Amino acid sequence: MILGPTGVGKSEVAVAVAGHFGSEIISADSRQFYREMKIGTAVPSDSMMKAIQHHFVQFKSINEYYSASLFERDVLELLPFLFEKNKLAIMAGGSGMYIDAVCNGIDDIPDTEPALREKYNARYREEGIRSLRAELKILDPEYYASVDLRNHKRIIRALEICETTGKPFSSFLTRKKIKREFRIVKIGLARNRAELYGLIDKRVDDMIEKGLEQEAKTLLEYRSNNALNSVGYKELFEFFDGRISREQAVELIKRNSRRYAKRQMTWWARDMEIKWFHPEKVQNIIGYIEGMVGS
RNA sequence: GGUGCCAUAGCUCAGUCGGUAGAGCAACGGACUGAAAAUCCGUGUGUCCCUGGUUCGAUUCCCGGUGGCACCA
Repeated sequence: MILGPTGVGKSEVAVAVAGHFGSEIISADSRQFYREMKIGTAVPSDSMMKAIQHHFVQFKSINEYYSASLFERDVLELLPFLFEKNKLAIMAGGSGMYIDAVCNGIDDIPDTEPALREKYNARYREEGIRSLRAELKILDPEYYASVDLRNHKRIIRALEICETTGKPFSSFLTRKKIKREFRIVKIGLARNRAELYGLIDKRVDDMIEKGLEQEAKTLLEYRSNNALNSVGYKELFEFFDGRISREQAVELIKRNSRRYAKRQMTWWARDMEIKWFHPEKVQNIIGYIEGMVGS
């Protein structure tokens, strides 16, 4: 598992490491899944994709539903085939919840109807969060006591499950880590803040040069789609609306990318299983992996 | 060269009738179980340009520097 904040250089390291071990790459990036979003998600280059087999890159349409749970299922289905070919599979990405779903498992919770979410979203818009809170307090007092009561997405999710199953959402949460059949070695990539932010800014400029604006324009009609609630697209939609200038949009993409990177780093800060490396220390990373798997 | 104005947080600036200072943006910290590049919560981070003077006390008033801007030469 190779993880790290956006722009740190995961793709390059993953390709180098996979090349060394003759492995294939599983992408764990919740936006590179979508084939319509190519420039703005900085998918690996054609030459990288050609050199190493990548999975879960550009394999879904933005109109398809996907989730951390489905990702867990799909990866667990694929892994046996990869292990037949090679003792190592390289997963690389920056989506913390998706990575954890594969590494630790995610509780089995029944599916819900999309219409249900729309119902609660409408209610949130019309009645506000207090109404949702009050209902959660009745249906799942335990979750009510621990959830962030100002975060409507968490509350709505819980209410959907309560209504669908007739049981409290919290009754599905075990918080148990599943022990996998395979060994997991977690490699974190880190740079100092100034260095990382410099690379992020530069990458945004590159994306603009490669035609991100045009890509966003073709996706404008799908803007209400969740996949497009993403850094690099939502800001350009604001520009198309005439709400901000093109220059402001570019600045906002940079700022929001920096904030995203910070949130990613916060997510991993507590995970003591991660061994951190500078992305340029590929030989050290390879050596560490060899030591851990005993080759 | 002369005159005037300015110098406070990373940036743009407000303010203190003398009691060591605040707003926007930026930044920083945190949470996270099927929307997660989402969503939500928290935090001023400061030689108030420098030296000397007046004062119990100066970022604030005064002298002199330094730097910037404007106008006149």
